[in-house]
Parts: sequence; structure tokens; C-alpha cells
Amino acid sequence: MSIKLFNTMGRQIQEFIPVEDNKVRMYTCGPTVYNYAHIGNLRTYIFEDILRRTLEYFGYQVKQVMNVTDVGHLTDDADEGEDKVIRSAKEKGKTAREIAGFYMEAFFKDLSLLNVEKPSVVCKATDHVDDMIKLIRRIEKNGFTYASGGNLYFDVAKFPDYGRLAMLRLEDLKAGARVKIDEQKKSPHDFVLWFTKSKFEHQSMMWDSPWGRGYPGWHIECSAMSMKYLGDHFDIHCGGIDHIPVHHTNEIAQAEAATGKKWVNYWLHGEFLVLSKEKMAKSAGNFITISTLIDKGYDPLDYRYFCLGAHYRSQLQFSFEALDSAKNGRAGLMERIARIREEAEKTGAEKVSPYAADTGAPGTYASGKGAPGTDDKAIRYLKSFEAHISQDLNVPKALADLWNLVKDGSVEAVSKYSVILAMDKVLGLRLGTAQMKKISVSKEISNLIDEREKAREDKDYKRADEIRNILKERGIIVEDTPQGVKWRKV
RNA sequence: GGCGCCGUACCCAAGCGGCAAGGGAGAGGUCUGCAAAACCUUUAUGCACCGGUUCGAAUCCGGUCGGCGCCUCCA
Repeated sequence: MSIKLFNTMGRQIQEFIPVEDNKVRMYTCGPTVYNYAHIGNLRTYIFEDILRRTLEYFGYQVKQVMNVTDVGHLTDDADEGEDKVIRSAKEKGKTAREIAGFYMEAFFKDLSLLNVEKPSVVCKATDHVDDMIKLIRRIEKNGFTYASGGNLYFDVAKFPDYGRLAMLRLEDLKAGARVKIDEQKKSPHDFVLWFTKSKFEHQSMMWDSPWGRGYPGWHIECSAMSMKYLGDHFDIHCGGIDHIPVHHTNEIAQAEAATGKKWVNYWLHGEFLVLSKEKMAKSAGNFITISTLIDKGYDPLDYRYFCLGAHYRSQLQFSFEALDSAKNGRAGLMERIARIREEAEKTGAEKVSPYAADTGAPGTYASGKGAPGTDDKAIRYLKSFEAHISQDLNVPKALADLWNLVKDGSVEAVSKYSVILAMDKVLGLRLGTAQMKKISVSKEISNLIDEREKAREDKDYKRADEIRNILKERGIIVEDTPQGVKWRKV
């Protein structure tokens, strides 16, 4: 099946064709580790995870590289401001390395809570300063740089295609509207490749370079590291939508100035999560983290489910009301799936495996050979699901396919469950963990359950309800069914 | 000032020329202990507003109002 993706470069949906058959090389811009990631940041990583899972679902071998910025991003532009990591270190009385290490670990823990698969390669900026220097030398050799006031700048005027990704026309931009113009620059859009001067004199993180002892500019790391691990020309580069006008625009200029050829084929950008009409920002202090959500009683997967309800290129309105509806929705979904699974296992299938995807290869259902136990009706839902995810990752529609399948009483259980597992390869909601658990309870709890049954027999419903409430507080839900009393954990 | 995007039911949100997906919440019903849970059914003749194009528009064009993002490190 062909996958169609919206390419920011050119702003249109295009069929995805990899550089190399069956392989996908993608670079995803990672975090600057000077604070916890907030749920707005995390939305983008969930989107990238869906992209990667979709590609893998359709049989591509994906090599995904993500950077971790542990140095080099300043608090503001105009080549002023402090390095965020170093400032955070100062505030907390730690070294920059400690700060970066701490938040990097926290970041990947958040990702795993959200069931976001870890990239194939995670690379830190500070481990790749040599690569950055090498890349800057290539750019310099090709004549795209100039030195001024001690810094080495990229000369935007030498790169005619500058700004194409963002559809910028330099003459239209009101440079200096919000930022003081740097007197050292020939053009306000020029940017620093290497700092040697000024306020970094007394700081710990500095490196020797052909331009003097100093500090890399803050766009060069992604270009250098992506090219190191993925080559001079690769398939996909992703990030948040905010990266389009500056970061990615500058990255393209640098990379293509160095190689003299096209760098990346497809650019994909995730839209923002917005909070009461404002974007969530670390600097604005209005941010919510995964820990916040956990403390409020949400499962991180509730948030993942919430994000899956909206298309990645639309802004998503966050509110706790909306998150509650996602939480309830997911709970209902898991419960239904648990029942389907029970039914499937009862009918004899000991272990139901996910249905093979339609990769077009022999052995998949596209060849006309249904797997045992999978009926055509279930496959129809899966086909619809595949059509939707391959259409620029229409996950909201794909999620609707899942719901429609789950609710369709005419689909046989083993097939149904098998298709659900197949869909979950992309959705990553851990649907396979849904289970009607025969949980073991303590003596005390089981006594309470017995006592309640006795009260019900005596028609002492007041006491029965009392006990149910007590159990509920302990996280046990009691259900009276025609088959007798059942209980489960919340 | 420039550039880009958006406005769909109580909430979140798909759809982007052919009779408005999905989830939550609400309502009704089945079951039951007038309970809980579960299950079933149901909820926009309408898509900010005003014009236009078309056999046909939420979807295309123009205008108005409102909101967001970017032009500064930010997912």
C-alpha cells in the first residue's frame, strides 16, 4: 500500500517513496534537556511515533535518529542570552552535565510511559562537536561563511533558496520587529555557526576549533548529527511546527551549502497543543508534565489516546474536561476489548496473534489468503484502517475504524481480536493488555465480598451498597451479573 | 507590518464538491435490588457571518467578524 504524507516543503500531500527500497531513514528533532518535557512537547513525539509505527506496519525498516540538545540553545536570539542548560545548572547549583543527564533520563522515561518507541539512535550534541566542526569547515570551504566580531556566520545571501521551506521572502520579513538586530551580521537572517567571543569566556562548556575556542551555533547540531547517522541525503525530517521558519530553514541552508545537493526529501511537522487559547511553553510557565497527569489520576496512555483523537496537523485544544473524556473513552474501549479477548480465548484459540498487515507481500491478506480464523468482515475494517493511516496518518479516522470493529457484534471474536492487535501495532495503546483479570484479593477483601453477598440475600441493600463503596475505595469494582458476583480492579 | 493556519453539536474532534466519522457528556430503554455495572437506542436539515460559483458547498471564490501560530530559543 502506498503511503501519502504531507510535505511541508511544497505544502502538499505526496506519495512516500524512500531513497532506498524498503528502508526509511528519518530524523526527529529531540528535546533541549534543561527542564521536564511538557505534554505539548510530548504530543509531537507521539506523532512521530505514529509515523514510525505506520512505516514499520507497512514493512519498512526504519532507522530513526533523535538528537538530545545538551548545550547550545540560548534563551534568546541576537546572539545574546544565556545557554539554557547552563542557566538551569546555575540555578540549581549543579553542573551542566548533571542537569542534562537528569532531564534526559526523565524525558525517555516519559516517552516509555506513553508507549513511544525509542529511536534507533539517540545522540547528544556534546558528543558530536567534532562532527559539527567538520561540517562547518565544509560550509566554509564552499564559501558560505564570514567571520565578524569573533563569530563565524552563515551568509544567507549566498544561498538563493533560503526560506523556501517556510515560504519566506526575505524582503517581506520585518527583521528586528521583535529582536534587536545584531550589528555583526550582514543580514539579520544570517546566523551563527560558531561563537568564540563574549560571554562564554568563563564557562565550562567550550571546545577548540579552527575559529578559536568557543561554542557551536545552535542549528548546526541537527545537520551534523543527522548526516553522520543517516548520510548526506535521507528520507524524512520531523519536528514541531515552530521549527519551520528558523531552525529547519537554517538547517537546510547549512546542510545543502555543505553538500551542494538536496538534503531531505520529506519534511513533516506536528501542530501545537494549545491550552486555553495559548500555546503551552516552558518559558511561559503554563506547562503540564506527565507527572502532573499521573498525580491527578490519569494514565499516560489516556493522554496518548487523547492525542490520537486529533490529526497531527491540527491544533489540539487541551483541557482537563477533554482529557477526562479521553480517559473514559479509553477505559470503555479496554473493557470491551477485554471481553472480546475472553470470548476469543474461550472459542479455542490459545494465543491470538495480530493479523498480518497488507504489505503487498505474499502471505498477507492482500494475496487473497485469509489467515485461519479471520473473516472477511474483520478484514474490511482493517483495510479501512490501513487506508486511513496511509492517508497522511489519519489517526482519528483509524481510531473510528477500531471503534466500529469493536462494536460490530457480527464479527467473530478470534478474528476481531486478531485485527485489534494488528491495529494496535500502529496505535500503540497496549490493547493487548486488556484482560478480564481474575485478580486475587486479600482475605479481608474476599470476606467483604462474601459479607456483601449475604447482605444481598437478606435484602439488606443498604449494607450491600455500603460494602460496595468500601471496596471501591480500595480499588475493587464489584459487579452483580447473572453468573454471580464478579469483581475487578479499577 | 509581513507570512502561515483555523472557526463543525454541551466538550474533544474527523470530513475539504454529492445527503455531517468517532469518542466523552446528556436523554430514553433492557437487565436489576426503585442500586451499581453492563448492553441497546438516541442527540447538528446544521458546519462563525454575508455574498458568489455550481445541477449540487461545511468543503471552491470574495468580503466581514473572531481565534491561533511564526517572523526570538521553544514541540
